[in-house]
Amino acid sequence: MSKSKKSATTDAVEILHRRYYEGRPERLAALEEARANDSVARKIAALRVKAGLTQRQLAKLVGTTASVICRLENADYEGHSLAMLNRIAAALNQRVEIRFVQARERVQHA
Amino acid sequence: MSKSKKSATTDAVEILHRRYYEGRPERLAALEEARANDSVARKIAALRVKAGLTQRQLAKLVGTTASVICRLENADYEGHSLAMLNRIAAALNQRVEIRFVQARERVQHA
DNA sequence: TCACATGTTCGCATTATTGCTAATGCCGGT
DNA sequence: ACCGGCATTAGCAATAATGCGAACATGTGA
Repeated sequence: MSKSKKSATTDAVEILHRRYYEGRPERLAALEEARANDSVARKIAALRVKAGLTQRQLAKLVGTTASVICRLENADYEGHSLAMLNRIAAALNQRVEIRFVQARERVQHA
Repeated sequence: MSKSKKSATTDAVEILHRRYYEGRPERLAALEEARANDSVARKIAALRVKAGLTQRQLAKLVGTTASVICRLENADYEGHSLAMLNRIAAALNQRVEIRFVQARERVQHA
């Protein structure tokens, strides 16, 4: 597996890859994803409770069943889709806003 | 204890349903969803361009192919998942932030 | 014109989420 | 204890997104 010379474009990709991934492997991404999932689950639950609804009631508004809502409110759930989030938001007279914000620089100093 | 009625819970659901859906049918939700999809597609493309990457390069960083990135950057794509957004964000040293905001003017609390 | 890079679309296998029902646990009211 | 409502979990069928390769369209430069 000798690493033959590659094109410049590919090289740039490698550099980026090293910069963002190899430093702290995918743990950073995985951690961030877990946090995001937990956050979304919590937001859904909070929104529902604030509206004074049970899971069954929200499910009916959204057009699904309580078990589905329960799944979505579980912090370990990794299958959040924008479509479902929009359905829930619409049922509660909200809208989903998505933003990409810069992850903290590697100021992981103590 | 209030007098036993038929089904107060179901009634509340109906009221909410009427309040949020029947007034302006699901067009509002559909429109909002279309807008959200377009927004996400644009954000991904903008983020990628800002990073100076081609679709192929981003695909490699994310761990997929260019055709997938192309799909995600298409405004008509409806299949956005939080998992994929997080992967893209992580590859570009960003993180995804999701917020539920009220769709319209505050509903005068009844 | 040719070659190359980029973006786009198509088709299909794989994988995952959704949708649904039923069963279970848990708590509060009667 | 019983019952009712609520939340959670398990299982499975149906639907949808992903993954992947290949081909096509466009533009740019040699």
